[in-house]
Amino acid sequence: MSLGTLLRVALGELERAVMAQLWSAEEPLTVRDVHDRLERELAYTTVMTVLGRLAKKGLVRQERDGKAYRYAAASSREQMAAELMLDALGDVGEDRTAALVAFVDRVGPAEVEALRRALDTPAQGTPRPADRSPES
Amino acid sequence: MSLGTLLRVALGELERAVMAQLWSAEEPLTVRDVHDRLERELAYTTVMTVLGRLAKKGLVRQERDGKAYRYAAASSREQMAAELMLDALGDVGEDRTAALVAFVDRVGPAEVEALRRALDTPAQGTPRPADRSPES
DNA sequence: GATGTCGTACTACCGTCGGTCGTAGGTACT
DNA sequence: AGTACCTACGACCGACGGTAGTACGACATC
Repeated sequence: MSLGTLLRVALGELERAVMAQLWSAEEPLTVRDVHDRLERELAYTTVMTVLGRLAKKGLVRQERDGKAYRYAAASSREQMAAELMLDALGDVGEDRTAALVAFVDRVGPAEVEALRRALDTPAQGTPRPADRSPES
Repeated sequence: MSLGTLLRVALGELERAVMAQLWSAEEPLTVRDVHDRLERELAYTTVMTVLGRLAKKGLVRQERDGKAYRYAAASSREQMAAELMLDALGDVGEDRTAALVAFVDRVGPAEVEALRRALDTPAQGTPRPADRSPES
């Protein structure tokens, strides 16, 4: 049941705000960077805690930079969205066709167009984030 | 941000098991029905509580039947899956195209075929649950 | 070398949610 | 009266997310 996965990926409000900052930045950010970019008045340690939790969930990569850490989103927003969509689709079990029909039936015309193009453009859009070589 | 919605729709393990029962039944089920169909050894009231919570979330419709209630899923599994997919897609913000490309890039060949057919078959696969125009 | 500054590590508290029941109190049949 | 069912409501616990305080190490500065 992949909805389980989906759930585990489910983020809180602050966590999503932090991810948004990481996604909108080109460079990995430090805790202070994220803290300053967030509008909300939060304690520095709050942001640190959240980044730590996101890292533990594997959504964020943590890399040393001197005495501090820099954080970057593990996958792009689009890849994560695609992942979530796959999870939702996988959850349906048998009749994925009906789910896809319902889906197509409700996306906007722009998305329909994008889908058409995507279907005609064989695998090369974005590198897969998932199956990554073993790590510690 | 629609991920919020997505989260609110996120269900627990038991809740999903219950939904699965409701989906696999053609007729609305009573608490006892659901309780009996679930493999797990649960207290009757546990199932009742879960059904109540699902009803409160709007995922399940509750209708009187004599002194008891009957419960039915508010939308089909496929519609819910489509909804979740839409949420995931909507969460991406700007570049939905990239997300769709990544998505198409990772679904299996059967789904690609289904998508193609769905795109060529204008709105008629499954009736929309949401806004159905009163009379057109 | 004492004092700040800055960053991490760890712990904690609270609210919400989901899993799981127990108990109370109706209704109805025997 | 007693039994069988059903609902209503409250409760407890563990996990998670928001939020932060405190402790402590590295460094710079007076």
